[in-house]
Amino acid sequence: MSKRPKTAAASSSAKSATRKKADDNPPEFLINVLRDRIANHDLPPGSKLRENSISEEFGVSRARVREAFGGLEERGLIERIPNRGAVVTRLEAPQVFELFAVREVLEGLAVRLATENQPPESWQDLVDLFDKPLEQAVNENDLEFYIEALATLRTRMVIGAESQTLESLLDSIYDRTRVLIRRLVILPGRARQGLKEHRAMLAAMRAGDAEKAEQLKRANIRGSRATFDKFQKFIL
Amino acid sequence: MSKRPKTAAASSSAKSATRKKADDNPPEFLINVLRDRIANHDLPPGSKLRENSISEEFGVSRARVREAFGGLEERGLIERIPNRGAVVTRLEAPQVFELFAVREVLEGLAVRLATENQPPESWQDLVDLFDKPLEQAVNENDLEFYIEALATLRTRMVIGAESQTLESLLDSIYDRTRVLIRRLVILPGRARQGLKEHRAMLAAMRAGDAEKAEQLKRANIRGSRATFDKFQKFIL
DNA sequence: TGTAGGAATATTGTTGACAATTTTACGGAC
DNA sequence: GTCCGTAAAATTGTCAACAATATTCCTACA
Repeated sequence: MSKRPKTAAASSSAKSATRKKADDNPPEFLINVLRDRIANHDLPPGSKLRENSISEEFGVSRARVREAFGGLEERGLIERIPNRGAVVTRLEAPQVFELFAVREVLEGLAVRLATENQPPESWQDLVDLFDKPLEQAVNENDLEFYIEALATLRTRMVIGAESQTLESLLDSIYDRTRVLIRRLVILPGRARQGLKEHRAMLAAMRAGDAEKAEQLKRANIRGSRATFDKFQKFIL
Repeated sequence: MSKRPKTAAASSSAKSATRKKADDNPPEFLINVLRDRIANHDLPPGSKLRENSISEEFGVSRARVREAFGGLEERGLIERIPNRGAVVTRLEAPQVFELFAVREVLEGLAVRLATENQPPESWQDLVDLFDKPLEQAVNENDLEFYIEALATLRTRMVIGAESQTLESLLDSIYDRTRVLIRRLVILPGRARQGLKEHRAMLAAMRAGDAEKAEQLKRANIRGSRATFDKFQKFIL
C-alpha cells in the first residue's frame, strides 16, 4: 500500500453533477454524499479529505464541511487529526471480525423482526427472484445481478424490520463493510453457497418462521466471515 | 410536559469547573462532556443547546461547538433544525422498544464474548460482590450501591468483550438509555429480580458457559423491557 | 545519492463581522 | 384576557481574514 492516497479533489472532479451554486440542499445532504463515497470507496480508505475542495465542490461553507466531518468522525468513517486534516479510516482485520460478530446479531435481529412484522406472502417476490432468475445469473457468473438482488433483499429486510434504531445501526455498519462484502461475494463458490443460504432463509420467512430465518441469516454471515478469514490477505 | 425546556446556559452554570481559558483539551473532550450531560439528563430531553453559551463555558470557538453538534446529531443525541438551533432528543415509547431489542442482542453478544475471552476466575470478584454485599444493599434499599454495581458489571463486560466496534455501539445506546435504565431499576421488586438474574448470569460466566450467560443476559433485558411496558406512563 | 535546512505553499483552526432567521417583548385593538 | 403587528434582541449560518501548523519544494553539502 505505498500508493499515494487520493485526495478528495481528485475523486470529486468526477462528481460535478452534485455541484450547487447556491446550496439549497438540506444540511444532511453533504454528510450523506460523503458517507456514500466513503462506503463505496470513491473515497477509498486512507484518502485525505480537503475542506476547501469539498467546500468548493458542493458550494457550501468550510464551516459546514467541518460540521459534516464532525458527524463522519462519530460514525467512524473518518479520522481527524488536529492540524493535519481528515483521513478515511481503514478496516484492519481485527475490526472486520468485530464487525462480523455485530452484523451477525443485528442482521439476525432484522430478519427476525421483518419475518414477525410482515405478512408471509409479502416475501414471495423475493422467493421468486432468488429461485430461477438468480440461479441462472449465478450459473452465468452474472454477479452484478446477484449483488443487486442481495441489496434489494437487504433493503426489504431493513424496511420490514420497522425499527429506525436498528436501521441506523445497520447502516452505520454497512457504510464500513459494503465494499468488503462485495469482494467476498465474488469469490469462487461464494455466490452459489450464498444463494443456497438466502433461499433457505427466504423460505423460512415465507413460512413465517422468524426464529429459523434468523438462525439461517446468522449462519450465512458466519459463513461469510469464514470466507473472509480464508482470503483476508487478498481482500484487505 | 408543559415545562419550559432548560437552556444549556442554565445547566452549564453549575459546571464552571470545566471552563478553560485556553483550550488545551483534545478535540473529543467537548463532545464527550456534552454526551455525558445529555446521557445523565443534566441536559434533559427537550433542552436547547446554545452555541454561544457552550462556546463561552468551554472557552472554545463557536465553530468547534458546531462541529461537536455535527457529531452529537449523528449519534442521535440532538436534533438540529436549520436557523433554530439544537435540541436534545426525546425518547418516545416505540423507540424505547427498539432500543430494548437492540440492547438484547448486543449486550447478549458482549456477555458471550466476555465469557469466551476472559478466564473464568476473573469474574470471581463480581460473583462475590453480587452475593452478600448486594443482597444486603437490596434488602436495605441501598439502590445507589446496586446501581453502581450494575455499572461496574457493565464496564467489565464491555472491556472483557474486547471489541471496540461493539463497545462503540453499546455506548451509543447507553447514552440514550442510561437514565431510563436507572429509573427502571428503582421500581418495586425490580432490583431483587435483577439481582437474582445477574447472579445467575455471573455464575454462568464464572463457569465459562458463554451460551448460557448470553441467554440469561438476554432474558434479563427482556424482563427489563416488560417492566418498562408496565410502567411506561410513569417513566417517560 | 541521501540528508538537512530553509523557504514557499497548503491546509487547518480560530476569530470577528455581518447577513439571515427566529424569538421575545411590547403596545394597541378588540 | 387574547390576538396581532412591529420592533428589538437573540441566535444561527456564513464569510473573509489571519494565525498556527504541516507539507512540499528547492538548494547545498557530504
